[in-house]
Amino acid sequence: MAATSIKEVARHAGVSLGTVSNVLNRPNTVSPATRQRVLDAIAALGYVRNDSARQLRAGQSRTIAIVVLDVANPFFTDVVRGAEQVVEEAGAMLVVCNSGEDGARERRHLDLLEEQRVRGVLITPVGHGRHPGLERLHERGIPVVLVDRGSGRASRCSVAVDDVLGGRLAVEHLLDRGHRRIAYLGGPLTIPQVADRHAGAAAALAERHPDTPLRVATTNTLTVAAGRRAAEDLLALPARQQPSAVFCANDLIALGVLQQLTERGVRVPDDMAIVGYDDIEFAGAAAVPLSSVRQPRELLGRTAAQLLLEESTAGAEHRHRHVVFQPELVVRRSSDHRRP
Amino acid sequence: MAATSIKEVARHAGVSLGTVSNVLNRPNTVSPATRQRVLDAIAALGYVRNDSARQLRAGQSRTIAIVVLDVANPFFTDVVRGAEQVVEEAGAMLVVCNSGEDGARERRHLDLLEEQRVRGVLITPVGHGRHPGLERLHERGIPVVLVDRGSGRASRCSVAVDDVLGGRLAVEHLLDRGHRRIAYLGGPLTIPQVADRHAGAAAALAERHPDTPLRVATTNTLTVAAGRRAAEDLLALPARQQPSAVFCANDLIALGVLQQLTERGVRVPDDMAIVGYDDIEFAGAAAVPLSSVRQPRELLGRTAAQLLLEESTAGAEHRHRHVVFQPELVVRRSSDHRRP
DNA sequence: CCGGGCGGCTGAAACGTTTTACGGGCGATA
DNA sequence: TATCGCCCGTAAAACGTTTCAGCCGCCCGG
Repeated sequence: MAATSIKEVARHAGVSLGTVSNVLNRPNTVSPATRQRVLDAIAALGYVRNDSARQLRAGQSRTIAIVVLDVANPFFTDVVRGAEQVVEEAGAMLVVCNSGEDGARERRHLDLLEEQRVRGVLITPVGHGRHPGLERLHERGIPVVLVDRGSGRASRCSVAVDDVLGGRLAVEHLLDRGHRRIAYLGGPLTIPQVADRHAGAAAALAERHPDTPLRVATTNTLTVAAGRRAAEDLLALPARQQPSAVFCANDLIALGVLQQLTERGVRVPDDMAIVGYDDIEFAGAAAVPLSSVRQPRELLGRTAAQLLLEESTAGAEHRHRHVVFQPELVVRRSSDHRRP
Repeated sequence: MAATSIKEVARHAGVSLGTVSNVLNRPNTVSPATRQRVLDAIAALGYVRNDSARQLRAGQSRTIAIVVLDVANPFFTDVVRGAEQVVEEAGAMLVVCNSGEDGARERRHLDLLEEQRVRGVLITPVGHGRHPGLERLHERGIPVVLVDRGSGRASRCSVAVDDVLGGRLAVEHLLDRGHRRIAYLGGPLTIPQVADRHAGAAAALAERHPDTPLRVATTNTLTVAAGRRAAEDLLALPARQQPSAVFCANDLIALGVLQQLTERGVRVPDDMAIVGYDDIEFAGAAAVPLSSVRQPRELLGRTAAQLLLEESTAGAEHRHRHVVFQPELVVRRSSDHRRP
């Protein structure tokens, strides 16, 4: 029962090993009568293919992995859903791994995935994305597609959104609304998305007000809780140094800031404007609907998966591509207030 | 390179196959000198274990799967995080599968997982949880733990929260606040959680007002979009039939309702009170902070994973357990208003 | 009537591990 | 010094597939 193998099926149907395998993999090379006999045997014995053996023979699995920074972040869940669609259509299986912004955990996951000889990996790496784990996958011939990360390297595909532009859009909007003391909240800056959004924001501010620096408050993670703490730090500043607007590295931070400010009686956007990033589903439903930079999340996931499948099938003649999408600013109430 | 096997390592180190395997699995049975030689060879060749072969030999994998109804629902992402902790501590790997409330997809996933001979499955099944897929896993000796679902069956473990009590808490609270025309929003009722919460709500109402029925509006899914549509339907009712309070099967529905009502100028809680379910992180950050029935989400995941690991190691002498947690009502502004 | 081709099936090899039975030294003990 | 264990290490079998070379019988054309 537990050990129903192709061999038992063969015996039960009175045929050879190879024939059963043919029924499974190339049904039309087997005569209808035999085929039926084998299928009956399979049903009678409750036989289920053993994927390990298949993989061992084939040298690779039908599994594709996606490694994200935070499974609980709605941005990534949407990316996952996009990827899922494409992967399942291709008859493969998507496994979701969570690095939790922790390099060591990411590393462990990649090691495990390499041991499993996965067919490919979609990843938003924790750091710069050059660590040996990724390189090794590449050397082994396992395709890797960077998600939400541009890549200078020609050696792999990537799918990204122009984060520098996103940062710029956010800050230009705030400047248009009359703000000048603007703070950027998020971190750690080792996360490239965080750094790029910062770069765009700083550039936009520098162009219009070369002498006004962009205040930066870094957080350890991109979560609601971190946002609350950051807001608290902001409120501790002397009044003169307090910004009139904050641009947050993602919506979770922004929602945390919003909650904390509201709790402390600071009015949004009158006393302080907020712009977030990602435009997750909950941004529009917030206490004060949140302005945010929208990214095409599902499209990001779908495209990444497509590139991966293409590379995995095309093999040597595959040409690496770098797809970059444009973000889009969605203005809602949290920043829709002209500064007097 | 791509095909570095244990055999090549052995040749390179000048030892036999078995010795390399011993170094990997029982390092202390091999002399330090030889061990070092083997380790050097491994490093030099960049050898990585082939998990397929391992599994094939072992007969089962080190992978544990969790099948959830919706990866994008914060309730499940928290359950996943809880399970993840436990599973990783045990040196196994957690793969997340998304059924999307779709029975066929759930079925496909279970088939694939069975082919992979996973070590166990945590699942919140789409329907009643008695379909042949789950039975088959059980017959094959693969442990299954039901998550967020009580189980009448003694044949497997389960971890759940008392949803009937949760429904009751919500409605009793609304009754205390002077409401009487109460509606229950959510669906489909084939999802046991949805049905149980409804049962508790209906019972609570019946006890206090035997002649007042609980109005029910069912949705197709438990998403924000479905909530918006449900609210729209509600508003289309003649004024006399409109409820003064709605209890929603989960927070996503509740947030959708809230958004739509706000958009249509209905004041919450003055014109209509709302109570959600799950108390997801975003509930407190909503336009009107949402009252909600809180469930111990991470604990649910952790406990489920623990039961699974226990069953998987204990084997025959394992006794199935059914853990039930108590929900807790969190009152926030969306229902904090005494009806005149 | 013979040779060739072909459809349908068989049998064995191979994938990379782990495990187990076994062998060859070597030190300790009598 | 001979014998017994003991420690290291070896070789081979087994796990369940897939694939490939080959075999058999049949039909068809010559």
